[in-house]
Amino acid sequence: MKYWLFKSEPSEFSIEDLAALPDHTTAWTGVRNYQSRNLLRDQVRTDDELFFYHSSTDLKGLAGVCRIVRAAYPDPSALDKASPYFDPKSTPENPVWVAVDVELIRQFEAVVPLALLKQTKGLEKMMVCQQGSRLSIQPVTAREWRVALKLARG
DNA sequence: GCCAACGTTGGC
DNA sequence: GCCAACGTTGGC
Repeated sequence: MKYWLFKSEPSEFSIEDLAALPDHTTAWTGVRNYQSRNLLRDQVRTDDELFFYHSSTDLKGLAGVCRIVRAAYPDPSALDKASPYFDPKSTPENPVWVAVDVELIRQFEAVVPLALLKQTKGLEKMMVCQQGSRLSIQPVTAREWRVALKLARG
């Protein structure tokens, strides 16, 4: 089993939004970066776990934990002309972009701030802690996962 | 809110 | 295939 960090801007879709859904499950769509796409398509598997990360907000950080409940499939938003994520390069025969389904396991009582992650021993090499870390889908090592989870418990 | 860094696109 | 222009994201 692998661990991941998925970024979402809370103004677009927050962990509160996910928690408000009756089944606590959503399709993770709209990834439009090839490096992130490749990870989603080739490495993210059912039952992998991920940190739901709030980006581009005053309270940047880890908001909770989710589980992959469906591995990569063609991203429907890329095929939907009405969607802001529509991409004419993507067709049903040749879907360029993929989505996965994620289920909320736990929302942290408080967001674990990025600044705290950066100060924490053992997380120096965590991708999200690196300067200018822009990937929206990031791998997390098992060790980083354990260390970061401890921070969430306070 | 501005600017720098980075990835992507388009023109040649 | 290169490179300039552009859009997006992150850092301050």
